[in-house]
Parts: sequence; structure tokens; C-alpha cells
Amino acid sequence: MNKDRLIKLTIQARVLKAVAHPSRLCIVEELSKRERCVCELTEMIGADMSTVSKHLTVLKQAGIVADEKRGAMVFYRLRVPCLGKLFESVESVLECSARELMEAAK
Amino acid sequence: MNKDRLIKLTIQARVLKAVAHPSRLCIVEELSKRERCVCELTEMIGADMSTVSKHLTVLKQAGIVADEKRGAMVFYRLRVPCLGKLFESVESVLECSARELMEAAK
DNA sequence: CGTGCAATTGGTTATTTGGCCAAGTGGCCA
DNA sequence: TGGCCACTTGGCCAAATAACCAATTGCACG
Repeated sequence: MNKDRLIKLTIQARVLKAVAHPSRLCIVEELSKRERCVCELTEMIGADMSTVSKHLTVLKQAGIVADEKRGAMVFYRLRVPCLGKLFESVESVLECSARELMEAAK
Repeated sequence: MNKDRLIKLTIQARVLKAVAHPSRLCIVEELSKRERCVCELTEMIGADMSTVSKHLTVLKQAGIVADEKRGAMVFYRLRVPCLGKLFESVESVLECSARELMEAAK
């Protein structure tokens, strides 16, 4: 395989991998509505705050979210407005095989 | 978090995770052009055939590809025509932070 | 100033992943 | 029917992931 192609695929894969986790997907959905502090996201997800913080680091390193410190709190927001299309694509896969996957997930 | 929501997020994450790997991304791109046998995909990726076969299993379990045996060969094709949007979304993330990510990938 | 909350970082552990090799399966043809 | 393809599966191992707890940092406010 061509080296440039491999680099490009690796970068794309990194972005996809970053959102390929239930908690991080949840964070992205939430941030698509409005910015949130770590506190609120932690409450929503129901995991340890340190865990959520690490998820946010992953999203940040993939270039998906940005953070801003205001006082004692840190607010996160999406860097990219149009992640909607990504979910559409995922949905189109799910429509083809919704039943089997629903079963597998339970 | 709501249980139904968690299930949905888990399923979405599984689909994303399935494509979140350079080799599997490469396979998906290739299959979006035309069907391919394992042989050809192996050649293209340059890994062991057993490795490629396992990648294909991951994609199949996520409902992204389908396989069909014809004679001694097995042909894979996309089950979903419109993964293009998914790549568009990934691209939109990359545009925002292309330089940093390119560096990180090298 | 020091206590207390918000968040991150480090450490540890269990699980998952991704790779190769070796062995097994199934079809085709000489 | 024997052997060679095209694949898949199982085993193994190194590395990455995800979770929690504990310790640390940074800010604010009494």
C-alpha cells in the first residue's frame, strides 16, 4: 500500500476511533446541543469524573472538541459543527441490520 | 443514563469501531468501488491473509459488509451503499485540524 | 490563608485488540 | 483421490483501552 494513503487512512481511523465509544458518542451528542462542563457530562454519563476527563482528552486529541477554562470549571464544545452526517451514515448501516445488532447488544 | 439510550449508543459505537482501523477503512473504500475477493484485499493491504480475514469478520459482524462464496473464493461487498457521508464527516473534522493531525500521524 | 470544589494525572488492573503462525476446512482439477 | 488453492479458525503474545482509586493542581470564597 502507498505510504501517503496509509497515513491518510491512519488519520481518518483515529478520528473514527475517537468517537467509537458509547460514552464519547454521548458526549458528542450532548455537545452538539450546547457546551458543557466536565461536571455536567460526568453526571450525565454516570462514571467517575476521571474517566470522563480521559474520554474528553481522547476527543480533544482527535480534534473533535475544544476546551476552555472559566474559573474553576472547564467547558467543552464541538470544534466541528456538522457531525450530523456521521450519525446519518451510521444510521444507514443500522437500518440494514438493525434487528441482529439490537439482539447482539443486549 | 437511560438504558435504551445506552443500548443505542453502544450499537452506534460498534459500527464506528468496526471501521475505525486503517486496514478496515481501506477495505471499505475498496469495496465501495466494487466487490473483491479476500485474495485481492490481502494483496492490497499487504498483511497476512488470516489477519485480513479477521478484519472482514469484524466488518461483517457490524453489518457493513456481506460475503458470498463462489467456488473456492469468497467475495465481499458493502451492504450499505452510502458510506460516503461518513467520510465527508471525518473530512470535516480533519479540515479543522489537519496540520496537527498530519504531524501526529508521522 | 485554608478548606472545598472542579478537573487532571498517575498507578493499577482486567479486558480487548491486532498481528502472525500453524492447523483445519472446503472446493477444483489433474 | 490426492494435492493445491482460497479461506477461516485457534492459539499465542505484545500493545492498547477503559475503568477505578488516589494523589495533585488550580481556583474561589469565606
